[in-house]
Amino acid sequence: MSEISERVARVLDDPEHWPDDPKEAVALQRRMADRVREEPLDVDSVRLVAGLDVSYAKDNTALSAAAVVMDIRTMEVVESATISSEPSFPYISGLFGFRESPPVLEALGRLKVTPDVYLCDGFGLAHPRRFGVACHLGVLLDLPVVGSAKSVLYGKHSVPGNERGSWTPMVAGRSEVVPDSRALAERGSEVIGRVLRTREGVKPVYVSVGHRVDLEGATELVLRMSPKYRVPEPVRHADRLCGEHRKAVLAEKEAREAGPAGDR
DNA sequence: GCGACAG
DNA sequence: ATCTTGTCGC
Repeated sequence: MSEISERVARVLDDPEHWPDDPKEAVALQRRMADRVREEPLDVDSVRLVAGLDVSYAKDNTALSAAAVVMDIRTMEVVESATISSEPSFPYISGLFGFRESPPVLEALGRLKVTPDVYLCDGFGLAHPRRFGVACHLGVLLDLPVVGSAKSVLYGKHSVPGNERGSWTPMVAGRSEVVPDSRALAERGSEVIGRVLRTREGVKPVYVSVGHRVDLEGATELVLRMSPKYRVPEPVRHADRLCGEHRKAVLAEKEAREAGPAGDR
């Protein structure tokens, strides 16, 4: 059993981590948020990057999760893992980690290789309680995690320039687009993430620290892993994979229910 | 109280 | 997130 599998099993088996009441979940978030640490991330020393994502059925009765590991130098997929399960926590904006972490952890537990850093589809510190899903996974595993989201939940920001690589800071506060968030950041407002243009002329992504990375390194990693498309490649691959996996599982189930005795 | 609300 | 057809642009 790999190192990551052991950590995953330990975390999933501990009922303390999985409240079923949203009220409890918020209290747990506040406690866990104190354990988030920021560390320098040297992107040049990174080799394997894991992208994580979950796909849900419309009726909310099934889900699939995927972890895709890519080599940052060749941009080739090194390994991927998928699982299927059922949602164990409702979708509540702000409590995303409780819904998304269990399936993601299960997928991670199936990996043979050990990624250097993890990229997830959602926020880290750019969260009302500074505890988005990237922080959640990071703290549970005590591993480096970066959050990269496609829309905003919380924070003030201005619009970055149109060129790839251009970015503006996100600062704490109710979600709002402001004329100049750099000025706010310079006046000492809490910086919680960055709005990053990964592709010229295309809507930016929202990058934030999950755990054991810094914002500069997180930004560089997301930009490097998005050479062609808006969403970082490992997350794009994970997104496609878990979507396909969920449909395959559904097709299997329907075939089973249509003719369990075999129709021939 | 009201609106907003990652995936 | 999911469901879903066509359509606009490089």
